[in-house]
Amino acid sequence: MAKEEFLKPYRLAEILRPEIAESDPHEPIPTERQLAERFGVSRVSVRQALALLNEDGAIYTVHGSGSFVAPPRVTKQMKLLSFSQEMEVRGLKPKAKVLNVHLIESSTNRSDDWAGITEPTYRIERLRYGNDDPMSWEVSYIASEIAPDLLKQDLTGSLYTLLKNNYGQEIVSADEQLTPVLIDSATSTKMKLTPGKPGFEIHRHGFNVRGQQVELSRTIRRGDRWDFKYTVRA
Amino acid sequence: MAKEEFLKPYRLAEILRPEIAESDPHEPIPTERQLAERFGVSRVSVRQALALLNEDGAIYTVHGSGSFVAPPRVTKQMKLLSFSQEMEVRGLKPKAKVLNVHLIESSTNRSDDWAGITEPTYRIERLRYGNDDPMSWEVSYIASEIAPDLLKQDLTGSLYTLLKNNYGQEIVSADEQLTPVLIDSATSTKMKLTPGKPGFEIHRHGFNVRGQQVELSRTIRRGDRWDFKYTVRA
DNA sequence: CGTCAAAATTGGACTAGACCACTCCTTAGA
DNA sequence: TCTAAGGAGTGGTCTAGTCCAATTTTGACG
Repeated sequence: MAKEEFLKPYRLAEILRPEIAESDPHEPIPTERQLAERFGVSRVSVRQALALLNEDGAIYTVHGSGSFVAPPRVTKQMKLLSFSQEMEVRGLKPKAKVLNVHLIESSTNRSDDWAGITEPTYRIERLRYGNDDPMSWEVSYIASEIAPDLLKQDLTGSLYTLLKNNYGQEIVSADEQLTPVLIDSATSTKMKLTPGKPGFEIHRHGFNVRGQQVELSRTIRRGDRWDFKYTVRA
Repeated sequence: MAKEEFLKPYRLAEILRPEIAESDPHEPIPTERQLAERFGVSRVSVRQALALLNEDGAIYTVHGSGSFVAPPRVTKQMKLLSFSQEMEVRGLKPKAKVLNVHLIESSTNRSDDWAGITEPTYRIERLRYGNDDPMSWEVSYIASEIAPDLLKQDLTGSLYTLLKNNYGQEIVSADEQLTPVLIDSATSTKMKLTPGKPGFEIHRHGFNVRGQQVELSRTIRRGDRWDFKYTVRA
């Protein structure tokens, strides 16, 4: 028996997924009570499995009638992804080049954005690459309290992974603000682009499980190689 | 008694919310079993209520220990919002001006994006206003099959509301793709902007409960008055 | 045949309770 | 005084079952 034991609803959803994929759109799937008996689980578990399948658009459910195979979508899985995940999806190898790292002892002009980022603070300026092409320019701020000897670490990989593995600081959620901008000449030079091209500016606040702000960052991302795909639900 | 009867977990969450707001960060809230007894509901319902509070960052939960009041965030509620909702949040009055509406009998060059939008199809070109300022330019395509006499309708309000109320076609989810662009001169003229300003281009596929594509749209939104705020979760 | 009210069937919401996994505190022992 | 084992308490997962709400089917009646 494998060490990792998957939870029932999740596993059940994975079992049902290929069956559903083979069926025609709008074809009914077995009733919740039938599935419960067939797999020897409770109806609650079946319902959670169906909820998972509903979420990513594999099926749809009609009260009093049943659940049915959903017609295929042009774009299968639309989600907000991290830099590394997005790179994977696009089949590119992520990399980071450190432009500048230093410790800020104290600063004036600290707005509300800084709540939770105590001083002294590390300032990390990096270029992010996909297959050796510069994709975005990024400045991150992390309190030295949280990652004491950050300067000794290898910063060419994922900052999130480093924080998690070396300092036990997992960033589980982040508030982001996205603005369209013209990339200015200074940033264009750093990214080896011609100036005046459209891009995104992203402000991010990263939080750990306890809801404490651990990261603050500002990103300029080129627009010709990047777009955001996501699904909105009512 | 009000006609609308709220579901227990939702109602319980609303009852707990003000209590939590008054407490200090990291202060423990009562245990699940205590809450269940106090409100005369099952532990399952309590857990669903706490899950709601966890989602919008009011509390955080630690396995084996308890649930605690989360520290306040700079930005309270970050979500992806519809045009009308976004206007409300910003305290602006939404309006739409119809530039052009007509029926397309048949067209060449129909890409995969059009899957589900059968012909003949209505093409609706509109300007979207917030407090009399043009905010975005929008082209929507809707199959005439779905909304037969669309030309007779008032198109200056929300298209979604119209589809729902007059044709029983509720759009419950949408896939969107967001690209940063320089607003070209033709669109700038329509929106009464100086050309070359940064903006968003949004492609949207809207789906009904049955997972059928009902709407296809392309939007150009000015960047100086608009940004996207959202929360990413692990 | 068609109509329409009643019955059966299906999903939706909730309960009470069992058991597991993790955390934290007590306490016996060195 | 310190340490490690153990137990109590917490959240995490799942079950079996009840009742409600929406839909579909049935069948009596015209």
